[in-house]
Amino acid sequence: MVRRPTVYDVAERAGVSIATVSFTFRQPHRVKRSTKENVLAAAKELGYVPSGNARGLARGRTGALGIYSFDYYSLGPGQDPDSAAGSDGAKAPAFDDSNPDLRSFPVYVDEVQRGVALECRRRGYTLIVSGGNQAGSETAFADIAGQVDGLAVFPRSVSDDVLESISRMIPVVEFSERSHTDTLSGVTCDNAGGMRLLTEHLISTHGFKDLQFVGPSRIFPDSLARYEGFQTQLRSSGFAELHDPLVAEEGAPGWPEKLMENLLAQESLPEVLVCAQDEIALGLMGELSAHGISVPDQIAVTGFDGIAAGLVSSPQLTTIKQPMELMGRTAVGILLDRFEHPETAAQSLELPVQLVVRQSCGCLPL
Amino acid sequence: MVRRPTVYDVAERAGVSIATVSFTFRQPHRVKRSTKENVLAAAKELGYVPSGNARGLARGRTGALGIYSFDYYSLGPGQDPDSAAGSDGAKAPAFDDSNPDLRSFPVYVDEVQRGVALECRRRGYTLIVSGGNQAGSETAFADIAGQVDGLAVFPRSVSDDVLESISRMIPVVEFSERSHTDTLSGVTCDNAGGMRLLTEHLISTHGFKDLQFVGPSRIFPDSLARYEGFQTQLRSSGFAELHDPLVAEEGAPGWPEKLMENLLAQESLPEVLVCAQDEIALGLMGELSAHGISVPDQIAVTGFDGIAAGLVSSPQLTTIKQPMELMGRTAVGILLDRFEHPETAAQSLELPVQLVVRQSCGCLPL
DNA sequence: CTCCGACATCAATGCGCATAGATTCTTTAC
DNA sequence: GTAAAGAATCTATGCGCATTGATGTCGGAG
Repeated sequence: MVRRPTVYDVAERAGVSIATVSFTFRQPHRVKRSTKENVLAAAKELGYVPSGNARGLARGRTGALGIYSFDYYSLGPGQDPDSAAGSDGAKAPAFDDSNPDLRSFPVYVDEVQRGVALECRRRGYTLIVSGGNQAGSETAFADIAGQVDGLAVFPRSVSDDVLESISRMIPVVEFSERSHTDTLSGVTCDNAGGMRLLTEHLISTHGFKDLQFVGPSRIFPDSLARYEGFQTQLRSSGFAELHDPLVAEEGAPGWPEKLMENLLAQESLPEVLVCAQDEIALGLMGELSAHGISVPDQIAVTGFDGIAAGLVSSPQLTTIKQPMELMGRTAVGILLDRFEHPETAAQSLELPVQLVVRQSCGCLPL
Repeated sequence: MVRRPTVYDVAERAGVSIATVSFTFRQPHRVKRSTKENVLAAAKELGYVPSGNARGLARGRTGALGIYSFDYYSLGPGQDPDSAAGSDGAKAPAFDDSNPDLRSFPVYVDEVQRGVALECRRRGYTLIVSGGNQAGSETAFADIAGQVDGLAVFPRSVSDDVLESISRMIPVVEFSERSHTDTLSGVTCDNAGGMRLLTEHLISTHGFKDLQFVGPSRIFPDSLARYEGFQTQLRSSGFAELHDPLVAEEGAPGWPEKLMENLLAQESLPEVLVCAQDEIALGLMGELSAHGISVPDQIAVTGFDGIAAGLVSSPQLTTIKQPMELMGRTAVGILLDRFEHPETAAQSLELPVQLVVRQSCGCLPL
């Protein structure tokens, strides 16, 4: 491991000034061909790679975008973090995945991030990925904010005032939120409309009359909009009274069991459980199955998001699919627009969703 | 969008020197409590976030690791890149995913990257994600190499000499390769052993006598090792002659069709197709199904990697599962070890694999 | 009352690069 | 052959921060 060569080293070796070296890389047309070749050769021999930090500092921009999420896949409390790398597996000869762990599938955050990554690459930006964890959350956020030309964040991963503050300095787009301020951009999908569409399907195609909503305990704006869409459709379909929504303490250990208890504690089962998120629906279906309640024969279940795991579940999950990759790409577009035109106002976009009809509502055969 | 405040702004507002501001953040114990509070207040009011570039430059390290991959999910040739963000979807009322696009599932690269991301976060490093594409591949690599304290790369995403050169400056670990040099580290899995295990299963459990290997056209070291494992097991099971391997031009448009042609052009079908990668196996199963050839009844198929899509296929794919997340975490461990102890030699680790028995070999009922 | 050490703060410098402006070398036009 | 225009290169500077070594301040020991 030798010291990284700098422009000075290259300049010396090529017998030119550092400005010429820099020009060779940044403004090649300004350098005579022979000189250029000279410099490039010297650079190659030395293994020169420009320091991104120095470049960013000098140019006043980093050439990177950031994505920051909450710690949605944090290690469980019981885990020893130090054992994470290295000491894991004795060679197990066989492996049973008849009940696949959903965590091995990408969730909402992953799929959006993928879109961000693709678009960054296409536009020649690098992507910096970070996220909060219990420990150094503030620090981590400051770190990434200080390293990027624009930042995409997932909801509730950063406190509102910090976010508002940062968004005055660099373009920031938040997913799944309406933009709070005129400096903070947003990318959402049509939560209310999607849920109306789904609810309408359940009512008119399946003839359900007894629908119950299941929402998360942490009220995210998107969940709220979905609940509103649900209610709106019920009303416009002429339903008068409706179940109180069930609340899933998603994230808390054992939440599916607890949710199931609450469901069974009701005097009767609804015909269909309309879940605000795929993950809730999948967790619930696991419990229903464990209690011998057949989906969709005895009760139908639907989700919202369209994560890949919904294809693997049994039965496959009927859901509303968000255009997650597109949301990520769109976010990048907004960030770079604003970075290049700082005078423009923040913008919020809402993207369309799709109804995906599968087995868990009773449409497709198992 | 206002100018980002700097230490100078904070210092002025707090009535101290920039050194004190810096100390407040980096060495808080050296600053009197009252001063510290003063500075922190000023920083908060201004929305100060330290510049990562300046910090990195001053300290000689970036606090970031990088991951660089080939462009495994590049846009197809026919796509208009400019249409990617924004102008996509008319709101389709329904959506049929009875034949899910495998690209919506994470592939090998994604799952390894996820491990890298997790471990980076756990260790307080940010992660920079980049990858080559046809256009500015060299540039992209130089960009990321200049921004990180250590770099993980996927095989064949960077030319060997560039890699060798960079690995003399910063720690570099390559996945799925044996380490070429004493400066380049590697993380692989037990490709040969895994394939032997699988082959042995096919022979002794299923009694297959007519096995054919299907490999990729681009000979990666891991594919080679798998083929060797396959051959080794056949020999040690007393098989004399064996099929020539089939070659899948994976990546090229229409490769599954072409592969299928080549398969059918043989005088007889083997009993089982042992594929070097899950993706080949899945593509092949699609073609087999299209030709009305039933898997596993008429022909068995197996894969290698253990990507999530193999759970969704019909039939579900029997395969060897690499510990992808662990490989990513391990890579981070190696990089940071070397970053902290530059005098130590590069190291290569081989991680164990698991046999995952599902439907496509005929073990589980459909 | 003086001196010394501990503590708090500051001034000055360099990290590696991009770039404006100055300088030198080449080419073109007359 | 010469001057002006242009091309090529260089010198000098600043980006924002961390850090070293210097300076200043204060309290206690002598």
